Amino acid sequence: MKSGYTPKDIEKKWQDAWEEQGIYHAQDNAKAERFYGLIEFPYPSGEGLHVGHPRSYTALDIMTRKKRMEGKNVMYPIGWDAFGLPTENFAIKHKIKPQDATKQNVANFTRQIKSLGLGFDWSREINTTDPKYYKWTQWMFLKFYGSWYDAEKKTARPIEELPIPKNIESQGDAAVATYRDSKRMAYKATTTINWCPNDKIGLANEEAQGGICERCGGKVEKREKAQWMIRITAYAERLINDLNDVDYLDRIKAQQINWIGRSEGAEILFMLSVPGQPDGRHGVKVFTTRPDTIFGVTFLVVSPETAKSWLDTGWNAPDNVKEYVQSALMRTDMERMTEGKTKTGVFTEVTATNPANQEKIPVWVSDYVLGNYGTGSIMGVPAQDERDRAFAETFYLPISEAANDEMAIDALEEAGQGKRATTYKLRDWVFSRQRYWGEPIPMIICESCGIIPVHESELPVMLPDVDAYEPTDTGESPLAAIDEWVNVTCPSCGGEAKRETDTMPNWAGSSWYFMRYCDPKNDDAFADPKKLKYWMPVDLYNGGMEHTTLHLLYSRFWYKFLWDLGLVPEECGSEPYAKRRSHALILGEGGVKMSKSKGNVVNPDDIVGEYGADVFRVYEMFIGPFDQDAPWDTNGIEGVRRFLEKVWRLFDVAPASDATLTEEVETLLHQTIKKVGDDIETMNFNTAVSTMMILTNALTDLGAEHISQEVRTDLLKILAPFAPHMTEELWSALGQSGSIHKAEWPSFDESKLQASTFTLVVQVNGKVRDRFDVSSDISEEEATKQALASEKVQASLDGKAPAKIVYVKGRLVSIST
RNA sequence: GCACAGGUGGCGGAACUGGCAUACGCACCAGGCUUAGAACCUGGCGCCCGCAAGGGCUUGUGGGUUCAACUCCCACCCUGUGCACCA
Repeated sequence: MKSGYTPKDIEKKWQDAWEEQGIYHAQDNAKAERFYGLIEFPYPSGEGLHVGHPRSYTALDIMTRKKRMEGKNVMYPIGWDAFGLPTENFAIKHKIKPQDATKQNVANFTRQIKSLGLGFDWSREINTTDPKYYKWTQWMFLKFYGSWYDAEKKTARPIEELPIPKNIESQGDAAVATYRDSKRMAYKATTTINWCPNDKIGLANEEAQGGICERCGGKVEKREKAQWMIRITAYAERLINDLNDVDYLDRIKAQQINWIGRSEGAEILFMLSVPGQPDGRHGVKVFTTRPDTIFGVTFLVVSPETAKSWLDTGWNAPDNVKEYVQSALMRTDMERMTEGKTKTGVFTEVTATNPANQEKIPVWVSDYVLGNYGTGSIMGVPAQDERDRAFAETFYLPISEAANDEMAIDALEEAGQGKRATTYKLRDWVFSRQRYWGEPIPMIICESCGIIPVHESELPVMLPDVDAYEPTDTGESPLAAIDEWVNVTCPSCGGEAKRETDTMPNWAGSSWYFMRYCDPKNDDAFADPKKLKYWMPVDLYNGGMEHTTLHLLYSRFWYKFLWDLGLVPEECGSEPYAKRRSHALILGEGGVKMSKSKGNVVNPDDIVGEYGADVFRVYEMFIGPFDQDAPWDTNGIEGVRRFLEKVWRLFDVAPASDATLTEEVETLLHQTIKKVGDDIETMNFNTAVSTMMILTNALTDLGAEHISQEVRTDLLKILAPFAPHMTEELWSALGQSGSIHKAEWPSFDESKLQASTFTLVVQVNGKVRDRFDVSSDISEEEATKQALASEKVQASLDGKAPAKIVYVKGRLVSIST
């Protein structure tokens, strides 16, 4: 028979037993309805597991355990998102290879995660740095390269199907190739990139917000570099519209929509007069969301980028304009930010004609107009727009209060000087990293043939196993220095050629991992379509709010692309995740963020060592609402430990042969089964735990010997997803066969949710004056009669006659005078 | 500035569809057990007045609707998060 509650003695035992029996293995060919629960696979850092990780893992563990007990075929997989900068830096610092650092860190994370008793299907474990995995990441890159986006049909298509305009075709093969390259979903472009001099790496716009490197917090510089880009902007509209078809938290949807930033407006063409050139030869298009304000336009402003392109095509601008453009383009975002919103700019000596009223207006260049948004030029309407007003006031430009004209856009469209247009803030995805520890981009650059993709049969392009992989100051990838890897023969002409030395960002591997789980060992395809058809889309995906605008957007895009090409079965639908929820942070004691420097980091190993995994799990669920930040509280863990020990003690005494429940406790039991079940579905884990505490307190008061076997098993079953080890132990001590985690989830009896009596509350003029127990089927008349008969009620009525009496069934009588 | 979330005891928080505000847990106080401590058990615990019985007040602020408001409506204040010169 069992003794005191000592987690150490039971947890490891059951973890081994579950693994041996494979009770958490998902079946690919099951007849049963599937449930695919997904957590964001962790980045195995050198820091080890944070107490924040298990908050999400335990939550979905509870949900998937319940689904399993309800007879669903559950997949709850785990893997490693292991490419990336922190590991590379960790390896450099410790003078080891990133491969070895990853191996170490994965082993440590595995040990930590396994100690929590989570029901992951380890047989599906994946790792993005495994060549068998990244082979397919590279393969998908080749698909991007080999595709274009058909904006009319709103789908990606093979590049071979791209229609070539007649005038291009007539210019010969080279022109056709250039045209194709300009339409590919993956393309190379020289752009100004965000360069972090500290990490020696190019960053995506998303990673360099506010001119600050997301990784190290240092200032970001600008550099010109040829980069691989992925045309995510082609999917901007679908990425917004398809949010209607999925169940995401509203704030997640809002953030994605905000990030993509759709603006409806118009592009309007202004003709220019350039000094020294005949009129009518040049024009500039502006983007505006307010074409109706065109009569209030008093100037135009072009971005430094637009001005630069004019200069490049022979514009003989005044020297001060050239100087302004040059210095504006050199400035980093950081410098622009610190200058605040003070407007700078110069007059270009170019004038424009307002197409609506033929007025001549000056054209200025200023860096408050962004080169990469809209058309890169704007019309200044100082009476309507705050920024234009500030600019006008700074440079003493006129402000016109002309009336708006709703019909202006129609007139402009008719005159061919404007058209309705939609713009997005979303930019194409900078896909190159000048780093070692990432998937090599499978391309070969030949001086005579240009860019040639590595043939699919040659994949994976393996990362060379070398000792020196430190980043360079030149901005080139460390791979460039490895001659025996870089130098290859051109697959097209057989001449000398070099490999592309950029690697992919670590968002690449994480953009499709949820599909690999469906078929993790397949060497012939990234996943068998039949298995994808069974498992996709993911039923529930939980992760952090910090991934709402990056990972979530990238992976939705990536999936849609594969779906467009028919590589994901059509039946799976165009969205990868049916439902998305987010957990919040666990803060340090006192409500500040946990950090090494503050010394308030809680290590899960310590908690599991001291209290056991079950206490740790239940505590993390009880800590507060799942979607709200909560501070760690050591005293709170003690409370949970007491709760589990209380449950344990209920099983110290065997039920008496005549164990019967009072009606009160029986009602409570059924209410608890219902509420715990509902709360798990709605992710209100904190109230699920408190409900079970209430039941446990009531059963304790009743006395263990009065608790029947049925009640005991029901309590254990609803607690099992939360505290899997101790419930399994008690289950086997009760003499039950099989695992409790394969047992059937208990049902409640609708008729037993309501007790035969309830406490009737009597209010007089809105204040509670009396309460007493009455039968549940009491009539309105009887309830009212008894209420009025109450001495306390009579006392508060003080002789006044009731003017109105309201009866609420099962609750109260409200009397007003 | 825009978007989103939130504001309830000493603390974390609960409250169905408008129906007993403060469940559950923590901390604290008193008592029991103990040589002692830990653990455990019992009781108390929103605020104010009162020895008590009892009374009054209370969900960020101010108003409104209602027999009845943490919940609905209007105006405002504060905190947090994300985006931000996006035309």
